[in-house]
Amino acid sequence: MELSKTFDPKSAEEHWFQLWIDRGYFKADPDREGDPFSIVIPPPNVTGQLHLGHALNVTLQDVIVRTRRMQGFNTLWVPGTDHAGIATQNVVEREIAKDGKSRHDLGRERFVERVWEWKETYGGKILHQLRRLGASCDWSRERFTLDPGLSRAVTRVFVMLYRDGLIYRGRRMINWCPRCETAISDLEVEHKDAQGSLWHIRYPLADGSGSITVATTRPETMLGDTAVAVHPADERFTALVGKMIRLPLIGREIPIVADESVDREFGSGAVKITPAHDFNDFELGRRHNLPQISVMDTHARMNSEAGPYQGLTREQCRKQVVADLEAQDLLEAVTPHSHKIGVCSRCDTVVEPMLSDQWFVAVNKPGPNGKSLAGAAIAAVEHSDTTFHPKFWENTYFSWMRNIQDWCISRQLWWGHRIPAYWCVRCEGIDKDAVPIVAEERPTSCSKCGGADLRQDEDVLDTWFSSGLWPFSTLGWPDATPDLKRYYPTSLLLTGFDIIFFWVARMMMLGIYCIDDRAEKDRVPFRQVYITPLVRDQYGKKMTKSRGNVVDPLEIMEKYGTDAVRFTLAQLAVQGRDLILSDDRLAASRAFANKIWNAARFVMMNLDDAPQPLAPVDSAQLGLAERWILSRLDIAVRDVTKAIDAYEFNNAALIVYQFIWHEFCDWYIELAKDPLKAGGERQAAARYALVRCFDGLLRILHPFMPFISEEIWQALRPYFASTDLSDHLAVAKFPTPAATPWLSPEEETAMNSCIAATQAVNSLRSLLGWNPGQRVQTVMKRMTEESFGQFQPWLPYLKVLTKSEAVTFDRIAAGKRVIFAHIERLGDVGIEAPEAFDFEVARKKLRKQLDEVNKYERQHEARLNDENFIRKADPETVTEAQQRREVLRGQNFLLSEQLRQLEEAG
RNA sequence: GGGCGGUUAGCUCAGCGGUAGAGCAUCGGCCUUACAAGCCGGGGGUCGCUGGUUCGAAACCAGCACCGCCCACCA
Repeated sequence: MELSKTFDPKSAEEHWFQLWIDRGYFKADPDREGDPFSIVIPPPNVTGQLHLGHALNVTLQDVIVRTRRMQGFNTLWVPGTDHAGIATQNVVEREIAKDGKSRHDLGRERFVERVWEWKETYGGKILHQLRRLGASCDWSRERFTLDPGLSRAVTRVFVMLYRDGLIYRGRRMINWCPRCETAISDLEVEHKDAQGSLWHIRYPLADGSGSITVATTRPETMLGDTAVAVHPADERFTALVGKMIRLPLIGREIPIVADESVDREFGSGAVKITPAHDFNDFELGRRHNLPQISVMDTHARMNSEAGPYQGLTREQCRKQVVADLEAQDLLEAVTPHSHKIGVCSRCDTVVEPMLSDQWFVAVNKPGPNGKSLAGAAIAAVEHSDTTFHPKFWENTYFSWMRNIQDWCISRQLWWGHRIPAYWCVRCEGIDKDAVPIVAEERPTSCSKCGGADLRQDEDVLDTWFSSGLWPFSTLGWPDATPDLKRYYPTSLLLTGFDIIFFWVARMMMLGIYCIDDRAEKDRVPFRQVYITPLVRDQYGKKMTKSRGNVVDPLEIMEKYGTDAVRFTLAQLAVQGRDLILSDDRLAASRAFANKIWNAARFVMMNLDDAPQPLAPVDSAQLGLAERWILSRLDIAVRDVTKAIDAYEFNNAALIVYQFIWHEFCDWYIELAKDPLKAGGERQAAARYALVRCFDGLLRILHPFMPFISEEIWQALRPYFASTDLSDHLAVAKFPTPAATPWLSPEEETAMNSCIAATQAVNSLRSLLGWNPGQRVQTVMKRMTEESFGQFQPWLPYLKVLTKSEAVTFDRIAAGKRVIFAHIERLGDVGIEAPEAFDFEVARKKLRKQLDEVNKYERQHEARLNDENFIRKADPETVTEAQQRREVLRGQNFLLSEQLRQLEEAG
């Protein structure tokens, strides 16, 4: 049997993924045995296009999920998408704008239908892209945040929180996006540097006795001023506190108040107060019982309160106000001023602080169990019910959680979960402060007046409210499903740092609150949180559309193969550090895949054409080399398991890489060539070891490179003798190391010497200017009895590896033109040089080696002569250093000796 | 204004208390019948700076510098 000359990633990817799905390998069954291992995918937006962040996220999740599945865990990985309120609504709004229509033209019902249509046709494209990455999710459990089941969970949670007094409706300052025409949460506001001005405006006192100057960055808001504030201890203004001001342009009389929050150093020391358009002013206004005058509408245009300025935009109004003030000689100065302005994270529009009726989650208010949502979420991480990787993200989480403000959850959008609050139209007519009925089902009549004319609240919920329930809503909550019982809390959450507050924090708060039927530590939505960093371009720059440096994962998958992309991402995934993706790195991974493929071809062409399981060979019958490579495999298995358990994906990938390339390929395949040619028992042993090792290496490779590993595994499968053989690698067992070591420590040392000796001969050959294929006469000398004995069995291997005509012993090597190298714990290994060889080249090399040894020897000498070292360092270290020194002395002597001989040789 | 991360070979990064490592790039030599996406050999680093702790520091501590992030209502 033979493998094709090159690996074709594309066909393998399509073929095996389809087959895995058809076989139902990724389907989770709560009734099956095995410790649970569950992950819910961070649901990408339905509008999403696969980017490298997703690719990294999914690759790492898949690495760990596949590993756990192979390790026999009862594995569940839930996929799905997020309806992504504003984002999706914007997409469809743009769509219908092409026909010159707005959502208002369609009306709410028709518009929402339209978004659903869009979702059915184009949405969820990203899930197909995740499949192409090989994501071994249970695709039969795909969820969407607006699914009926998940929507039911949303309603249930809302009602629960409301009844517990943790959701309230209130007229508060919120961030308003005039373009999206909705409230947004604090988190959805981005603060950007802006170069603005500070306008110093003279406000005349009402009694005509003078004026007070205020400084502001937003002169247009003066139309809504209801006071001027000064610091109570500011002597400049003491006499003015309590006096009235006649507000320019508007003519309203407003008071001068004293408040501690005023910074005496800033501006003029007096600040205008606009309680309806500034968070600080709002708070100050409440302390002083000031009226709140909104001067803008929902588009941030000036309203009737702005008098003559009604109808202007904020920007136009500012210009006009400044011009008018100047005309009246009330503008004292304009100074440049750099500050931050808040913009909508969705559309970059400058956010307007507005006074508005909204729904809030009271995150700091004690709930039924006495703990606040935020408090419980902090405690869970403090108690390590949930642990972050890397750990330092916990500090970020804590600092945000400890300063958290109430969460504005209502959005004036159409696409999303509508708030389950029902207003009685009759009651509203009578009482301005009428309270809605909050219920899971639409009530038939008003509980107060019996009226049947009820209208549901117009607002929808922040999209993060539903994603905050994701770890349990996807498992069937609020029903007590077998899934929920078996798979909650999930084992791991793997997500980006950019949504720690948006998502991770909210899941923590809501999970602990909702899952109230079990022990405290089991309420958390996940046990471990792995935070992924940013993927940057090869110059270390953030990938942004505007920069045009966005790498499309699908493109590089096409170019290098999905396995190579996955392997590269895993290899770069160092905890706590952004990863920089380059073509070089990808090409190296592709080369790795190629290397494995060719190793497989080598193995295949050395097996019988008629495939049949190779008879197991007993350890005693295996050659040294066979036992050595099996021993190395066990070590690799142990190390890779450890690395994955610690979420050190980079180390895990490196271990797999090192084993396959630099141990299996570089050494074992070379060692096997001779026995393979020899026939008989030696050949049988080598074949067995090759196949067995390949089986093992494919198993540890599979989580990283699922496609090529499955492809090769299937080709080799007919030769496997294992009794617990699965149909496919995707569901095969992860290897476990043998209980008894394959090699004695002495044998291992001898193998290391063998490797060192081979490298030494290669180096000497190169020194002679010979080609790697040039046969040599190898001479060994000055071996101790012990090292000789231990090394004896490796001699045949050394002969093959070094391409030696012969390996001979010569205690003194007299009379021969030989150049030597010293091998630690073995002796000298050399090759015969030709008559014409200029020994100066060899002497140079020797001198260099000698210099090195001298340097180290002096270091050790100095340390061992240092009383303090002898006294204070732990005895083991001292002993080690002494032994080390002896070795170095020996090397020094031997090298000097060699050098002397070479000098004699001329 | 607070906080967090980073600074190690030309590049990208491991190492995190006892002789400086990997991959890529580079230089020399090889198409040695698995692999030129390869093989063999070589060169290349006062581990950002300054102090401190220690017998010993790239590693621990403090300060500084530079880069990058996050948070924050100085109008």
